[in-house]
Amino acid sequence: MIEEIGERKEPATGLPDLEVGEGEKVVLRFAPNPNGPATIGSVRGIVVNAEYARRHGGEFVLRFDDTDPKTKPPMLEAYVWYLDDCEYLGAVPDLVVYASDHIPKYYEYAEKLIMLGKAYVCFCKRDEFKRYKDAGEACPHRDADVGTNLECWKCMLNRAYAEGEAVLRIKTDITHRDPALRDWAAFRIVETPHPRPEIGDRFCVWPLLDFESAIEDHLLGITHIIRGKDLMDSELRQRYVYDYLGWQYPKTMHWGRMKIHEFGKFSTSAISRAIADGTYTGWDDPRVPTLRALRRRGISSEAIRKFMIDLGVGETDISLSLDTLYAINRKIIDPVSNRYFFVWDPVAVEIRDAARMVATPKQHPDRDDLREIPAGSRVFLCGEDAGSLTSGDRLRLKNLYDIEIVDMELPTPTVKRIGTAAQEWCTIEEKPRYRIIHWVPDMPDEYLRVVVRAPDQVYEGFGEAGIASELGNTVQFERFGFVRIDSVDVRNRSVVAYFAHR
RNA sequence: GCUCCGAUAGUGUAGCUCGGCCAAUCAUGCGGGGCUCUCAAUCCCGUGACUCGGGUUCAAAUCCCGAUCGGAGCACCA
Repeated sequence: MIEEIGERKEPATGLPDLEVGEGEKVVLRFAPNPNGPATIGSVRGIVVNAEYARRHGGEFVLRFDDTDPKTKPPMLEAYVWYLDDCEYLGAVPDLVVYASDHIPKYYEYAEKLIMLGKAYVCFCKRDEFKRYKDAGEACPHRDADVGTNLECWKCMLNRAYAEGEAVLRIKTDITHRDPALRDWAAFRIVETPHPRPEIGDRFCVWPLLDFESAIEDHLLGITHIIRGKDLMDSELRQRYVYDYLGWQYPKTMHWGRMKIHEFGKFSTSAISRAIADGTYTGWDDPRVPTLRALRRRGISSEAIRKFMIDLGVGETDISLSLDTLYAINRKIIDPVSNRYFFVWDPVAVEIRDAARMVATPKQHPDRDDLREIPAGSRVFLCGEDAGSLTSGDRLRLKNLYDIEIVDMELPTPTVKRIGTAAQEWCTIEEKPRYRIIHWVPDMPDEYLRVVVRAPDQVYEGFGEAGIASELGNTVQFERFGFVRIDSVDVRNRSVVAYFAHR
């Protein structure tokens, strides 16, 4: 009854519906080359594919497409990092597959295709073949008979040829109007050993992505492939193999190129170089677009997931700012992040007529528990605040008392206390009349040295002592922003925090 | 050069499959205001888009054609 009026679709929440057959069990996969940790781009692949699997009660496979020991060799730690990152994202794979474990299987199918007359061993030099291909002409090896090809293939496997001497090509249509589809390479010879010790130098003939992925997707029963549109042509190439073998290609969806303002263009190998030359401190440097960096900064997995899902899977190229991610994250962490004072570029200030007392700001504005900050006759102010003050200015030290600037000149900037204690003011419901700034006591054992590593710069200053108890937590430094307390050195009374966002 | 995609406000996104309910959704950003002992959060209010040109139609963001712009592929990388 009410239903017929509500025919309109639910306000879609990002992801378009998947085309799923009656009673079909969906299987999706994310297939990275573990030549570095998951970047923001990989995160999209993990989140979206896992989300579809979840929505349809299907399976999510994590497959390491680690079949390039030479150009972009896998990094052993990255295998572990990917697993860990998937877990963080709530996308624990139902199955984890290593392509490098299946090389013999790929050989089987290669042989099958050779027998079918659909693959041939090509001895052309790279540019030589390119000339034939661009002209739409068959190379001299294309028409070799099955027996010859089989024999040459065996020679390849038996290390009879050197690297670069021979490749196995899939026969498509050498006159195809799209040059990208003409007789593509499926296997090449690589003499560099594979980084995985269990693989090492066992193989010298390695499959290329199009072949490896085509076979794997079929064997794993992948029903839907969702990935970036840079792999759109891959589908067209792989369909030849599927047709020859009588298989049915999975349904596909592609998203457009993703560019992030804050990071510019990035590639795993470029980051790798920058880490090697010391530009970045590591794969979780706050300036780097990896999931590990975002995690370290305190960006929650819920925020990342929602952000990625909201993007949907449009084929439009997008250029986005992380502001939206930060806004989502802020809503999540704000209610659970305790507040602290942190002054950057600190300036020590002498207070005349200082009352020795304890300020008791709330731990969080929504709650009533208080933290305690003893104050003596000296405090640290933010350099930014101090720099803007001139003699005669009046302001409120947050949760303490009001002061008037006597003289901000170095070496001893001086202020004097005016009025009564703020705590008393509060009880008489009097609002502060002046600008409010935060502060940190300049008393032994009552402050910590704090370093905040942010994407744009490193901030150094002092923070209140209570920060030491927040190791691993996200907190808000008032008037500064949200940070995650990354390490606490009790003996040296120092803390390192990673900046999340304002 | 050849081929394939795409084009909704500053940014991202919904709507496009099956033209009318779209003087176009939501989020973020931005502007203004309320609240607040944080420049945060929160609450109000506001801002702003169908790339252009033709065609089909009673009716087009939605269909067709062309142009323009953007992206991708044409690797013995993934």
